[in-house]
Amino acid sequence: MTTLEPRRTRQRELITAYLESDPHFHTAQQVHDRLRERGETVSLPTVYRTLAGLAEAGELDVLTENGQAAYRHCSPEHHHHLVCRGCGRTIELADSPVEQWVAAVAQRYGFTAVHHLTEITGLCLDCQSQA
Amino acid sequence: MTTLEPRRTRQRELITAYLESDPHFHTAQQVHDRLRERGETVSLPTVYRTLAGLAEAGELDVLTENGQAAYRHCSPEHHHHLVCRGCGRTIELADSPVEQWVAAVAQRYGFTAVHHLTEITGLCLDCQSQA
DNA sequence: CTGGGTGCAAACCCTTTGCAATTCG
DNA sequence: CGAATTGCAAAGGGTTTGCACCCAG
Repeated sequence: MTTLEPRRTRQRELITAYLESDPHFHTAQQVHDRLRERGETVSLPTVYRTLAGLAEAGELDVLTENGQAAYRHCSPEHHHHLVCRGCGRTIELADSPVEQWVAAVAQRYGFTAVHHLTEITGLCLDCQSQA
Repeated sequence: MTTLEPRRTRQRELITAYLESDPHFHTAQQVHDRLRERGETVSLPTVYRTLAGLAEAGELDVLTENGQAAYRHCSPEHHHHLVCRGCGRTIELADSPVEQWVAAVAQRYGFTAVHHLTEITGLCLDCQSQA
C-alpha cells in the first residue's frame, strides 16, 4: 500500500510554512490576510480546504473561539494557556494533570488518535482593578 | 443605585424555564425548536438575544461546538466531552481533575472570573475499524 | 405612559460547494 | 496525460441587526 501524500503545491507550502513559523492559533481568514499582505496569492477557499485537511490529518490543533475556527501547528510539547479576557495577556502553563487524565479517558473508552485542548480564561489583576 | 433587572416577559420565562428543566447544552436553534414543538411562540432572534444576555450575565455556560454556540444553565457540576472526529458521537465525562487544577492556576496568577473549556477528540472503536 | 422587549425580514459573517481552469507527478 | 488542487462565484447556515409594534412596570 502506498501512503497517499497530498500533492505539494505552492499554496499548500505557503500555508504550512506560515503556520510553522508562528505556532499560535490563527483563523482561516487571518492566514489568508497575512499571506496576501506578503504579496502571496492564495484564495480563501484554498486556505479553508487546506486547513481542514491538515486538521483532519491531525497535523493541526483546532479551537473554535467566537464562532471562528482557529488552527495551530501541532507541537509535541503540548502546553495550555491562561488568557485574560480583558487585555489578552497570555500565560503558558506547564505540568497540568490534563494529559494524564486524557490518556486515561481515551483508554477507558477505546478512543485512539486523541487530541485535547484546554483553554482557561479569566481576568488578570490589572484588568480587575480597571473594571 | 437600582439593580436593573431584565423585564419579566413571557418569552424570557419560557427560555429560562426550559434551560433549567434540562441542564444540558442546547443551541439557540434547539431551544427555539423545542419551544415551538410545545406550541409556544418565541421568535428566533429573541432566543438569540435572550441567551446572549444570560450568558453575558454569567447565568449560562457557553460552549461552541461545530461553529454553533451551545448554552447550558450554569451548574457547579461542570463536565467535559469526549468527541469522536469520525462520527461525532459524544461521551460526557464527569470527575475530571481539570476543575481543581484550573482553580489552583487561577489563584496562583491572581485571575478571577475564570472559565475553562476542555475538548477531547479522537476516534472511537467503530470509526477505527472503518478507517 | 414609556422604554425595554419582541417579531419580522433582511443583512452579515464565516464557511462550504459546484465547476471550469490549472498544475503537479 | 490524469488526477488532484486551485480559484471564482455563488450558495449555505448560523447569528445579528434595523425598525415598527407591543406590553410590562
